[in-house]
Order: sequence, then structure tokens, then C-alpha cells
Amino acid sequence: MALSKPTFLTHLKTLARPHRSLRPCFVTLRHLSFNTPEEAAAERRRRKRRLRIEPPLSYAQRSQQQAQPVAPPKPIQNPNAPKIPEPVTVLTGNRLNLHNKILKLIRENDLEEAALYTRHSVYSNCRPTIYTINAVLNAQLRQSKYADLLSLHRFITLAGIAPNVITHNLIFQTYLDCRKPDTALEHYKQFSNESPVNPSPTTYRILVKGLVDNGKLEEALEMKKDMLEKGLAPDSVVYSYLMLGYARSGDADGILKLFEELKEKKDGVLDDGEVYGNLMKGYFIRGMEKEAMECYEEACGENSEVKMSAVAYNYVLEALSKNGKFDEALRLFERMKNEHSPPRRLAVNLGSFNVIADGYCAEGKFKEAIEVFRSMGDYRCSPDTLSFNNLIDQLCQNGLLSEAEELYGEMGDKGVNPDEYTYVVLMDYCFKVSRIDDGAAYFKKMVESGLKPNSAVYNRLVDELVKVGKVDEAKSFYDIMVKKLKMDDESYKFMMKALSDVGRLDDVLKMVDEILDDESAEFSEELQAFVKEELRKEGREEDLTKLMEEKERLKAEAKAKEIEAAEATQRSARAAVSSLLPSKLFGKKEDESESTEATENAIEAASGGESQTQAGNEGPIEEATVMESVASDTSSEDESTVTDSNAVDTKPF
DNA sequence: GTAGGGTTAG
Repeated sequence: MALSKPTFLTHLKTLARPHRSLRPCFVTLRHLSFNTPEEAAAERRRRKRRLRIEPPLSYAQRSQQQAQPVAPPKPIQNPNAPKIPEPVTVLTGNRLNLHNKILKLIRENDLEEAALYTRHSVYSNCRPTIYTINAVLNAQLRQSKYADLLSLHRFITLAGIAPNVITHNLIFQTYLDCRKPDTALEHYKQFSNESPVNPSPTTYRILVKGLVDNGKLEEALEMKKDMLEKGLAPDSVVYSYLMLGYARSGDADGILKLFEELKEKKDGVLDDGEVYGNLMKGYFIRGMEKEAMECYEEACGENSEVKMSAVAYNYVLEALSKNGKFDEALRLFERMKNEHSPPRRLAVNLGSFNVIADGYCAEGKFKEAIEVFRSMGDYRCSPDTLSFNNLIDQLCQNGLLSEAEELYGEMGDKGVNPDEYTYVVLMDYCFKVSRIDDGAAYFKKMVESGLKPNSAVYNRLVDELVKVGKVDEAKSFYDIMVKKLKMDDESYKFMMKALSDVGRLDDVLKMVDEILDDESAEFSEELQAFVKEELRKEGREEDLTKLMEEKERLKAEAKAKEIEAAEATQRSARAAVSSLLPSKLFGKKEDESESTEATENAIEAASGGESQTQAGNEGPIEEATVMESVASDTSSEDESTVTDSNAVDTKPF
């Protein structure tokens, strides 16, 4: 396929030569063979169409095989057939420059700009390569910007940029991270059956791990078979994920069976450390402590031949500490730290500290937990948002709110960004100890830092504020959030009731006014009845009727103006058309119309692209549908949140 | 100048 440039040019020259000599004759003949200029033009169009269907390259290849028996005509390629992704060799020149520019934006953490730049380039004269697009998708995935990721993916799909295996892997990972294993499986099925791209071992690691994490052990086990069918060998990584799945469902037999199966495949020598921790879990489940500890000896003992990575150790640490062997876990942890000498030998990592911190928490030793957590830096490990959240959560649960707040303070110092979870935990625990203002302050901080709480969190906040009589404050949070969240009837009613209870019926009516003005909001019958009832208490139900009638009147007026304007436009358009001479409209030369066709197509595509960008911002329909179900606990969110990264909220607030 | 030696905690 990939003819080098000189070869391709040679082909073209060869092709051109006979044509050149034929040319005079050809032209004359053509003139003779048509009766009218129209017929000649029609033939020219046909020829051009043929040329469009058969690109010069395939023509060149075919003419090479002239001597061979006539090959059956190639069927016209289905334009919907999946395309083969571009090879890495296309990443040169301008496209490489573009790639580097976008990588720079990613490094600067400006993902939105990176995605926008990518989109704009799609219909420019410098198309981004799939490698560039993958880099953006990857960055979006790492920052949990799932909706943005899916939106960009849809955009490039519509633009006909062929995905490669990494693109597919990113999509699988996205759906699995969003807790949409069924969607991931659907994509996998389609990929497996229709894509010209082959899966990689990583594809299966992602799928198996993700399915196990989503409680789909059966499907994960199926993947092991699929892997074999695709000519890939399930390795110990895949096995360790599956064993983990069995461990979570308490199925010791499953674990042991998998271990034996893997051992057999490896001719009885299993030196991959990752499976040993999970094997220990299997024995612990059965109450076979002796065997579990023998297994521990085999993996971590003096004479062990087993290769233990930090991750492999962490599995073992976990098996020990969750099965009443925390002391042994601590001993192993010390050994790991001694063994650790980066960058040559990495025996501990972030996870090791998290497992031990959790172990201390489970023993009620919170001071030690915090201490070990803080000691991470001594071993060139740094905590991430999730580890902070985990420890903050456990401290809060055990009445250590101020210690938790201290850790929260350290996040900023360490350059770790708090996320919604961080703020919501702190807010909730402040409420629990009646520190309502502090809780509200955490909420405010969350919104100010660009994070997006879901409706449930917002509802808890106003609930608390109203409970302590802070109706003004509650209303000010309503004003902020009404633009960001899709409020449901209950949220409206709650705010209205609070206002009504303190005699602020005018504010209630103002809320109704705003709801009626807001096209994305609905003033339901039920809400209407509720407002009426509240107003009736003060004998003011007429105010609502008046307000609604006034709105109707204004709407009708606006509509009439709109129609009038449209008619005026139509009239002037008609006038313009009739002023054109027929010759101006139909006297266009054939060739001219043909040659402009491509340009028109390009313009059409480009403007289609632009409108896509805009549609993307509002949430493309397909992605919106998917994301709607992805954002399971924020399903009441409005459409505009679809591309808002944080709207995809898998967090059980 | 994409991706992968894999883990844990919400």
C-alpha cells in the first residue's frame, strides 16, 4: 500500500506517456463522436466520476498486472466500511508540528484548548493524525473528562478519521471507568467483528480488569477465551485480574483453579509475583491459613525465585493485612522499603503506603496511618487525590474531622487537586457536627474551583442552610446553581417553601418568572399547583395567573415578530432571484460547475464540521444518550452538562 | 514522536 514517493511518481509517468502521444487523436475523435456539446459534457462528467471512484494508485497497480487474466472488477468500496488507521509514518512535517503543538497544550494542562485545536484542525488543510487524537483522548481519560472524551471521539469518527487499537482501548477504558461495562462490551463486540484493527494484549488487560471491577466476572472469563481465539496468550496479568474477581466473590475454588491452569501453562514454574497475593487470598477464604503462609514464603521467602514488583508485593501486603496478619504486613513493608532503591529497584510505590495506611485505620491507629501516609515522600512516592480522599474519608468517619481538614490543607502544598469527593466529604462531616457555615464554605470552594457538585449535594446544602434559618444564603446558592444544574420539581419546591415560610412570596414569584423564561426548565402542572397553594395562603393566587398570562402575551408577541421577519426575508430573497436573468442562472459552463463541486463539498464539510463543534458543546445526541445513562446518579442533569466533564459523575454522593 | 509490568482506597 505504502508506495514510496519516487515509485509512485514513476508509475504516474509511465501512465502519462501513452496518453501524451494519443492526445491529438483522442481530442478529435471525441469531437466526432458526440452530436451535441451536452453529450460531450455528459461524457466528461462520467469520466470524472470514474476517476473519483478509482484513485490513480489502484489504477496504477491494476495496469501493472495487465498480462494476467482479467481480474473480476473490484466491487465499489463501501464508503461505510471501516478504514485502516494511518501508519505512524504520516506523523511528519506539518502534521508533526500540529502534534507537538497539541502535546504542548496537554502538558500545560489546557485540555479544552487541546481538544478544540484538534477539532478545528480536522477540517483544515492539516489533519491531525490518530496519534495526536489519541494523546488528547488519553489526557482526557486521565483527568476523568469522560464526556469531553466521548464527544471528541464522536467528532473524529464522523470526520472519518480511522481509529487505531489505542483509540479503541481508550474507549473501552472510558466506558469501564464510567461503570458502563455493557456499553464497553457492545463496543468490543463491534470492534472484534468489524474493525480491521487487531486487539493488543493491553486491550484484554483493560477489558478483563474493567469487567472484574464492574462485577462482570463471567464476561471477564469469556475474554480469556476470546484472547486465545485472537492468537494472544492470556498472561499472568490477566490471570491475576481474574483471580481478584474470584477473591471478591469469595470463590476460593475459582482462584485455585486459575492458579493451577496458569502454572500448567508455564510448565510448573510460576515466577510472576502478581498472582501470589491473590492465591493467598484464596487460601484465607477457605480458612487455610497454613497454606496461605506457605504461599507467602514461596513468594517472599529467603530463597524465593519469584519476581516481586511493587504491585506484586502490594497484593501480598493486602492479603496479609486484611486477614489478621497486619503485623506480618508491617514486617514485609519494612523489608520492601529497605529493598527500595530507585530507579534501579522499585519495591514500594504509592499503593504500598495506601495499603498500610488502611491497615492502620482498620486497627484504629489513625495517628500511625497519617504518619505512614506522610512518609511517602521519603521514598519518592507522592500521594494522589484518591489516596488523600480515602484517608480523609476514614478520618471523618471516625470523628477526626480536624485531622482530615489538616490533610486537606496539605493537598494544596503538594500540588494535589481536591476533587468533588474531597469537598463533599468535608462538607457532609461539617454538617454532621453542625458546622453549617464551614460546610457551605467547602461547597462554595468546590464550585469556585470549577468543580461541579450534583443535584443531591446541592440539595443537602440548601436543606442544612434552611434548617438553621439561613434562607438568604440558601437562596444565593440556588441562584448560583440554577444555572449549572437541572433543578427538579422537588428542588424548586424546597426553595419556594423556604421562601414562602418566611413570607417572601415576591421572591417565589420571581423564581417562577425565571423558570418561565428559562427554555430548558419546565414549569410543571404540579409545581404550578404548589405555587398556587402557597400564594393562596396569603390570598395572592391571582398573582400567578397574572404572571403567566403576561408571559404568554409576551411570547405571542415575540413569535409574531419572528414570523414577520421571516416573511420579509423571504420576500427580499424572491425579489433578488427574479432580478437575475435566466442566463445568469443556467448559463454556467459544465466544467466550471464540476470543478467547483469539490470546493463546495469541502466548504460543506467544513461548515458541517463547525456546526459539529457547536453541537459537541451542547452534547451530540448519540453521546448524550450514552452519557445520560453513564451519569447514573445525575441522570436529572440537563443536556448542557453532557460535555461538562464533571457531569459524568460516578460518585455515590 | 501515542501504550502501558498490571495494585489498593470512594
